[in-house]
Amino acid sequence: MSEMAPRYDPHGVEERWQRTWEEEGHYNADPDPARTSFAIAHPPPNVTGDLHLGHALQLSLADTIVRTRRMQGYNVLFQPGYDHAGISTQNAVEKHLAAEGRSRQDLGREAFVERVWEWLHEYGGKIMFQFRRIGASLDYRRERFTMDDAYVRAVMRFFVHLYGKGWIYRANRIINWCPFHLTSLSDLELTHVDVDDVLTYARYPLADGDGYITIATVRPATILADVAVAVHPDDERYRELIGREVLVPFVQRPVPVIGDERVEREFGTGALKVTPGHDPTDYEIGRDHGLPELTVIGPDGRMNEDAGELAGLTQEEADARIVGWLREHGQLEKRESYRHTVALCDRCKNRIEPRISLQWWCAMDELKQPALEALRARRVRYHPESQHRFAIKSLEDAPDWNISRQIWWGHQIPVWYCPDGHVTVAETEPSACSECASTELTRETDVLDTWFSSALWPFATLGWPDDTEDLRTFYPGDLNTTARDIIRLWENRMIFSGLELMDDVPFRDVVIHSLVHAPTGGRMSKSLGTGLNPIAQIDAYGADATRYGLMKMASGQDASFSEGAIEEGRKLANKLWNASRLLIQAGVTEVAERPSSLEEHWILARLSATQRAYEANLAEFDFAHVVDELYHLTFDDFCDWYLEAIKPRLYGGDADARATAAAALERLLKLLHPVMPHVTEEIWSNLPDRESRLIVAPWPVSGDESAAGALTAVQEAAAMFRRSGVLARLTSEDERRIFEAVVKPERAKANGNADAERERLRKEIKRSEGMLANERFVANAPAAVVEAEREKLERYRRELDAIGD
RNA sequence: GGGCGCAUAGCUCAGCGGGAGAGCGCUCGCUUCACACGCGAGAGGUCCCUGGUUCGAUCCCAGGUGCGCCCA
Repeated sequence: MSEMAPRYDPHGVEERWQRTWEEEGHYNADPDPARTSFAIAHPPPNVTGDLHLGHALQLSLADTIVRTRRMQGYNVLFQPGYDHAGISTQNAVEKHLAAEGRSRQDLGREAFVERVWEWLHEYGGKIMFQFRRIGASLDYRRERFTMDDAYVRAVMRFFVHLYGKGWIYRANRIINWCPFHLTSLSDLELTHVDVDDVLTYARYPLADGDGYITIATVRPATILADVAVAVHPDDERYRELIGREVLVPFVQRPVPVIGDERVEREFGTGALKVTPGHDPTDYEIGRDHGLPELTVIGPDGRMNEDAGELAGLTQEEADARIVGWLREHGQLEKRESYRHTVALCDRCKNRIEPRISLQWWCAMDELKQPALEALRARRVRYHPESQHRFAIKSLEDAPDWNISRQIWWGHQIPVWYCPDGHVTVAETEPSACSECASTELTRETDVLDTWFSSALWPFATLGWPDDTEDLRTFYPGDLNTTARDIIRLWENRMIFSGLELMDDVPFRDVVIHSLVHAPTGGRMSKSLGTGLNPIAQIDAYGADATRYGLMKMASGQDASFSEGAIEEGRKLANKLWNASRLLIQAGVTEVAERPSSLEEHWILARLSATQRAYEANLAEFDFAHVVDELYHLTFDDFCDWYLEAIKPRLYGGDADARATAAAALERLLKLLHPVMPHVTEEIWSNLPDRESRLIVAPWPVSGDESAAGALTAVQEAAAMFRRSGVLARLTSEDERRIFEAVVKPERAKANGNADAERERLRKEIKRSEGMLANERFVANAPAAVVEAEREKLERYRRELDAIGD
């Protein structure tokens, strides 16, 4: 162990400790009535996914808290697992099949699902190995998957429970439809892009008499499904036409002109063609005005049978036909280029189709009330505060939840139909219809939205719906960490599900961490090519440095990715390594706090003060300041001052100094371990008398901080000497000794000169005198501020005096 | 269109009512018996603009400009 390399190399060291910690069971969580538990159910990543920077950041933050709590003696559960990620996984397997020239329809549902499982066994779950690589101390034995049999049972129970309460219903509504995957999508499964399109201006002649109304549309094909033309009721151009009828081009259908305030007067001509079957806003207008809902585009995105002679055409072909018709009939006013935003399916990049379709819904009105109360009463707190307000507002505004998807991979809805159309809802397959006892049952083909199962994560992973010891021990949990955009999709849903099924909130605090943007400033995303692989960072700098860097970037505000922050972490690891190398080479054989000198009392006080700051910052989830304080403690206090001051005694064979230095290093390692677990554990193992691991070492009891300012006079004297070569008068023998040891004035050359220092002090004195000469300042400023200024002035004068003229 | 947020050193960011800070980068000096992933010093800012409040504004208020994110 005296053969420590002069540079710390994390390669090999980190994997070794990751294996050791896990094998020795330090990550394990087991019920223990004697200890207070601390639980985090980590957000389950997509089972097919790779580690991205968001995961790495989330893990770094959560694991820092987890490791701190573990050292503080809590019974810690850090729960891992995966989400089955319905569309994403299905899409991945379909791509795989496509390479063989086959589709899922070729296989049929059962064989396809079988194929997904096979595929997952081969390719799924890689991400848990990447979680280990960043040092995340999850209890990997407890890995759960939302498609595990036990988990499926929980999901079925949840559905049946909600159905029994009358909160689940089936209805035709307009939803986001992917014409490739043939399913509804949630907002999160969309991306928005700007596209260059064409705005077509078409004339709709009045049915009874001369004149026409011109509307503008980017989708001429949907004209076939128009059921009205709407204008703003205050729009003088059209007001008088409200109540009359116009003829829809091509199909020559008479439809009413209606007035509605949702019409944007500034867009196009100010007149809106109303197509409830193919546009969300039109859908709402249509419902409010009692208009019919026509559909001319089918699930596959092509024109359907109701499009008459255009049936079977693609929308582009239909657009061309309609525009041609308008031109022939003199009803095409103009066409102009138009740039706007459209929604795409996040997976296949096909344009999503707003479409009316039969879906399962979960009514939110009653279900969300207890969650709203919990949020308002702050029984769950989002951090930062602005996100708490946003969470409440999101829940208040939450519309009924579309819980069905028309795909094959996922939790098939537990609803069975008999030939007479009776509905039977049961957790497991029923043998007969609950109404007519028919045994000819067919199961609903839709599956549940992935978030429907994720909503149960904090307790379904602990064995719910059974009453388990795990549940009693670890529910409710303490904390959840995630990104902003997940609040409405996941966090709020866990809260209302937990309250509904467990009668308690799933966690007390939700940390909404900042986002790390690409170095270029924009959003980080694989599809934009601005993604960044955290494993590459770990390979280059080590997991400790990566964790440190990510936490440094995770201040309250979103930040651009900065390689420099990770380099800073690497330097900190190396600095720690060398501090321990110094002690070991100096012959440390004992670890004990026996402080006798000024610098020893001072460093112990600094360690205590930093520990207190660490605990306070962690309580506020201010991670950037946590790591900032640790950096300065290590570089400035521990290495530059304490170790330099104590060196003569270390090399002079002073046993007390050596033992105390080792004890101080131990405390430093403990404070740093949650942020940089590997290098600290490695150093810890090199110290004398190692019988236990740092990962489970008791968190230090912070002691007396009164000596934290004890070196101020020496440090000021050093700064002045280094600037000017002027030696300040130090009052105590200790101070003079430390000054000699750290500054080494006999060897150091002054960089500046006395003249520059005199000049600097004269400027300060002039500024200070000016302030104190201002009567209004002296009269109005708080007495303490004025007094502080007077003291500063005196100090500058004393220092100037010491230099002499 | 609605909501949230940000503009501070070349870069990444702290600070948010009383003398402008850190890390990186840059310049200069150090083969100092742990570390050049080091040590010491230094240069470098109308704290986005315009008003207002105040004895005092980078910080509070109003308006403007530029940028980012979320939702429609």
